[in-house]
Amino acid sequence: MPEQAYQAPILTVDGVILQFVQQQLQVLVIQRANEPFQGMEALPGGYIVAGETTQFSLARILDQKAGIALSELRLIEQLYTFDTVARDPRGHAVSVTYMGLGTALTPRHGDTQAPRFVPVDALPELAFDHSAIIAYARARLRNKLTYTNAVFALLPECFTLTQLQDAYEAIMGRSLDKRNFRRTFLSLNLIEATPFQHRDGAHRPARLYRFVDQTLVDIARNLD
Amino acid sequence: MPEQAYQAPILTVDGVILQFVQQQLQVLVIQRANEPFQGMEALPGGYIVAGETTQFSLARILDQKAGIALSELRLIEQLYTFDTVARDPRGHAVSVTYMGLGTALTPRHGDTQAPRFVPVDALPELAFDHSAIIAYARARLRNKLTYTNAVFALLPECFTLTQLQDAYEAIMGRSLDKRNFRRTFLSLNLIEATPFQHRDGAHRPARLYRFVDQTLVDIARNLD
DNA sequence: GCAAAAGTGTTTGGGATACACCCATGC
DNA sequence: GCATGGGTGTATCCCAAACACTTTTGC
Repeated sequence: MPEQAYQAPILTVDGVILQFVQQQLQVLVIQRANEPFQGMEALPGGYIVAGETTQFSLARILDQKAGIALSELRLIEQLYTFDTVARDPRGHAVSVTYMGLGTALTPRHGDTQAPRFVPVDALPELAFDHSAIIAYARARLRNKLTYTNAVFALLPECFTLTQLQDAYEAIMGRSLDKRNFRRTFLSLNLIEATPFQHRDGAHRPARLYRFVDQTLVDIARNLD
Repeated sequence: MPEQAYQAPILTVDGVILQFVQQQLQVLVIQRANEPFQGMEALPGGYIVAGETTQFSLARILDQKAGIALSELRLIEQLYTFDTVARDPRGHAVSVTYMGLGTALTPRHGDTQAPRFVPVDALPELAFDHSAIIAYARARLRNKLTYTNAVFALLPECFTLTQLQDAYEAIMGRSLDKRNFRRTFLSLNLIEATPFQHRDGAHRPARLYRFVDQTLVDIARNLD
């Protein structure tokens, strides 16, 4: 193994930061400050520095470029490492990608790069292969919902069963039977009723529920 | 984005090459030629060069260090990127890892690094975090067997149902009911009977089957 | 004929699916 | 009183699980 410098690809990290707002799954994008793709929107990402784990680099970049602290995310997971030679016109760049899920995230404006959340079903054209990375994240999330409690990270601490079902439907991309969904989900004992109710308009108030575990838990039965 | 050199982690690739022989899942290891961990066994791996995809780098390294061509593998899949700062005592090294599955692989000796296949249940102590990488690969493979036809890559083209079940049992780590396994697997239409039989000893010969698809296919029902 | 592996059916319980009406509230 | 979303039960079907004996061969 050589001690001398060798010609290595650039190592970067990109984050797919998702939240669920107004019955829509939304992803965080920023505006690129430099070439290539200057002015175009892209996933937040940047260089990895030696001594930083990729996740730590992501934390630094998210804070700098979007004003979001990694600790605000409720679930973070490495997705895939994208490495095709042509993905960056400047030269070979290998990108380790992460998916982060949160609730009510608010990007800070100011010296950041015009961060905003856009619905995943109405993405603008994005720089690099970032559209493909988002598609990969969506597929992963869709799968994870069927065998884990991962939705917890997209919902507020207290939520109604309708909100929960809306999140599933938005991510799965299809509608689910209300009675079956409720019966099945409640039987998993992942959530518990709270004494609180949610009132919003001229109709019966909804009971609020809470996840028993706020960490990722695998479940046996499937919810598809 | 800076043009000047920045202090980046080293980028490497490591491969978990698996095959199924004599009712055992086996993994390819080589002996390390240099420090650190000189003489200790490790997964085949090495540096990624700019302009090479990580998978291409793995192909080069596998050929050099173990005399195995990547094209001999019947399934290759990226696993995870390991990036903890302390995993390499020489300095921060980020490793993109792959799992490769094959049948009847024979490492070439000579100028290679003493490559051999060892049963995953009887691993020697390995360099770096390679034991953890193998554990990760095994977990991934276990999952994949329940929702894809991935076993095809570990079996010869023609195989008996008992061989198939043995592979499942070795990877799942538990025994399965023979009648249920056969009925369920056959009903998936992933395999078809061939006109051939396998004879080996003083007992009834076994029918040989073949996978209809030699590429990865997702299946709906589960085989756990 | 005997040892050794191949091959084969049925029963039962539980989860998945399909489906329509009453309830509580605000105005 | 009416519009709006919240909440609830049953019947059917199919899959998963459990389980033991007969068949074919080599010696």
